[in-house]
Amino acid sequence: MNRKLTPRGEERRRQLMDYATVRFAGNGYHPTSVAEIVTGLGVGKGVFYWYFESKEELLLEILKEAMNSIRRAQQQAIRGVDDPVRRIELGIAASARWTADHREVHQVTQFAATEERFRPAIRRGRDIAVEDMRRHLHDGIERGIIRDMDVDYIGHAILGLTTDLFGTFIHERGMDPDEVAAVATSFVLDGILVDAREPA
Amino acid sequence: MNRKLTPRGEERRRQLMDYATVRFAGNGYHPTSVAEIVTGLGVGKGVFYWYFESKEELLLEILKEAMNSIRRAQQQAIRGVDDPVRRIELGIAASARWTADHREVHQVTQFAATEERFRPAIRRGRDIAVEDMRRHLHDGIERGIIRDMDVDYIGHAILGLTTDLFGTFIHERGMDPDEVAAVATSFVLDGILVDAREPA
Amino acid sequence: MNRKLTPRGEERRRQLMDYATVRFAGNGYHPTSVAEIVTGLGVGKGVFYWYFESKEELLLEILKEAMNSIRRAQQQAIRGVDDPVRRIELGIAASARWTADHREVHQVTQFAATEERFRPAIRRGRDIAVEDMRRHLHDGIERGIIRDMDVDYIGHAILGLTTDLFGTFIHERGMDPDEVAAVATSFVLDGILVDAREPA
Amino acid sequence: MNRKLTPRGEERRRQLMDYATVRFAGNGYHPTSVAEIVTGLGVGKGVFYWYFESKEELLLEILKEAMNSIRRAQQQAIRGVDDPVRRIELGIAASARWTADHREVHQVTQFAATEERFRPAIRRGRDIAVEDMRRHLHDGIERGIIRDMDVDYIGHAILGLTTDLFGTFIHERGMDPDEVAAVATSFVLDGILVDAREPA
DNA sequence: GATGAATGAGTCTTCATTCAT
DNA sequence: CATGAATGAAGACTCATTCAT
Repeated sequence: MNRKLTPRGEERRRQLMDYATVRFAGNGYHPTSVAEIVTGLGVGKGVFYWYFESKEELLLEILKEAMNSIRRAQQQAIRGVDDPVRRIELGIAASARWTADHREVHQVTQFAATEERFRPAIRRGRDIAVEDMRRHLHDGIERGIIRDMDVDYIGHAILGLTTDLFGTFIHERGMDPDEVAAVATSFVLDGILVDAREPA
Repeated sequence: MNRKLTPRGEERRRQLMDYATVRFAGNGYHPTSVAEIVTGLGVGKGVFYWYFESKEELLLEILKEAMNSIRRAQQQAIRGVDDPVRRIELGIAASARWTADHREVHQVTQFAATEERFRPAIRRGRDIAVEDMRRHLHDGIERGIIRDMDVDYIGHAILGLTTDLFGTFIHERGMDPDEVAAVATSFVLDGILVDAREPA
Repeated sequence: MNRKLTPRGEERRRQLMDYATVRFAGNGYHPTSVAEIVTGLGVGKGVFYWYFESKEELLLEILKEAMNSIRRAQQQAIRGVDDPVRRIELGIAASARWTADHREVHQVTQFAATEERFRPAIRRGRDIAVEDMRRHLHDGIERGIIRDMDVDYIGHAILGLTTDLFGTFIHERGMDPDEVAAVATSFVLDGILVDAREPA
Repeated sequence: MNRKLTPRGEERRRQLMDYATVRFAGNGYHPTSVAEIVTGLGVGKGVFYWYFESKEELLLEILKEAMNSIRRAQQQAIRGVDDPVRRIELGIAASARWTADHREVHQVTQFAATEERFRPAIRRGRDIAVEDMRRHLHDGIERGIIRDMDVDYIGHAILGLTTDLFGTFIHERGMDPDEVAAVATSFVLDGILVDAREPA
């Protein structure tokens, strides 16, 4: 399914992905039918299968886009910053904002992680994120700003910690993403820095 | 559906819950049919509905039991221990071991968190866990061993962090739960203690 | 299924039939399950099949009893009365009272008439009633009190008319059975025209 | 379920309703499965649910159509006729013919009256018919052609009487509808007594 | 490109009936 | 007599997918 799409086609595809994301997040992937998606958009069923090979492929596309999107957000946030600790801070803040802006995508991702056939896509995204984090940690350790620890563990830990905090406080409790990011950062940094320094 | 069950009945119910848990974890809740469950157990379809009102209720029961089980494990682990930091350490270790021993239940829980109708059950369990953690943190703060921070945030953070670490390292990578618990603990403690002290 | 029953057994059977009648009337025959009946009576499922061969037989028994019961009521009401018109009047009044006292049985009978396998039982009962009515009409005609008409037609007509009036006014509108019987009788006996005129 | 249907769709819907009516009448509503209906028509199961939300809705649609159809037949029969007695006669005759031509619909209606959830639809139709009848009776009374009686009672009585007579003699005994209508009319108009006498 | 219609395997669930205890 | 448990065929309904128009 690698059709070349006209601009109008691109937009249709966008609509389908966006609407599906909202429904998947609110109602669950399985409980949301293709019929529901096309009806919600006021189009016929053929449209769906013109743009996607299957419902499964649609979800995969959503996931792929999500990973690209969040990565882009992070890269942009740390562009030109040298201090690895600062990069971590900025990356976390960017993630928090992205999560706040893409509540539904986040929820869909959570689901995808629970079903075997979608896990590879999830892992791919997460591995990239961990890789980024490891680089920062490694840099920090080399420069002696970060305690010498297993960057693999810690990378995962930071990711898990932030993901969960964001899910809980931003989505469930509607808190300000910057504030949540600040707390997460403070928590992360005071746990990994060589010398305790004042929380941000 | 609050039938009084004979011992034989109790056992059947157990079998159904255990087997369903395994299938839900491996194959997903939705993709696993009731037919598959009863066939796997070599019983008639009616049996399922003798013990559970619906497939949904079954999952809810699995979740309820899981929350009780893990809580019991934690309580037992910290029984008689006074030092709140030690209680946190022991609680985390107990969780790690429980997670290792109940891989499938853990996975099912992850899924349940992604579908609205199951979330209340999940929240209930998590709130209790956070509550326990808050108590320990609060005690620690009062005694001056733990930095004075928002116990609500931190409680959640610790839970999210450990949950994710366990999922990733114990389940996905097959690592030793005690080891993972140790790292998690070290990470948590060095982040929240007034003075860095040697990890237990 | 012609067990000899102990007095206690008789009572059980009674309970089952009465309760089933109520449920069948309120909820419909098909929508009411055997499980519901025994649960409502707080007994096990075996009890049901001890007294009845099947759900179908139960309904048939209910019908048989109903026909006997209403016939008995009518016979008793006209005992010793000679005037055929008066017998018709009294029979109608007795039916009205019986219908009022056995609302549920009446409703169950209505249903039974709609399903082929129960129709024979219904027809049996109705034929007896028509036969009684015909006898009265015939007597009346012979004595010159009743116009000479096809007693078969008229017998049916009177039965249909009263059955429907009773269903509508006694059950649906909760009116007094004696009053409804009076109107029905008046209608039957006098027709509706001011002066008799040639039938169209 | 208010799909706009193409002509082809309209036809399918017709087929489904007609065939279902036949099966419901012959076999009963509950004993007739959706599978049986679609198989009998040689189409896939999904077709049924494309046109009807449920089996229940289908029956409701059948009832609604029946009421419209019979009313239309009556209206047409009495169009332009002024004499209320004549209108009653013609209405009865039209009903008789309609009943003869729609044996199955009539039987389905009988069933529907026995199950609570369908009764409202039945009542709606019957109330309209009674209303029509009352108007005629009222006119007749005002003009002094009909005895002064409770038009509500009598309206119901005439309806019940004719419905039952038609069911019995037209359907069960296969008699000519015009003949049956004539007898019913005569009965309604003249009563059964030789000479009018004071009502009991 | 798009639509309404159709497919049919598959889902959850019900229920009359049977039977070991 | 009575019960709890079990059976499994059958039922209503869903839904991803296909296709003629």
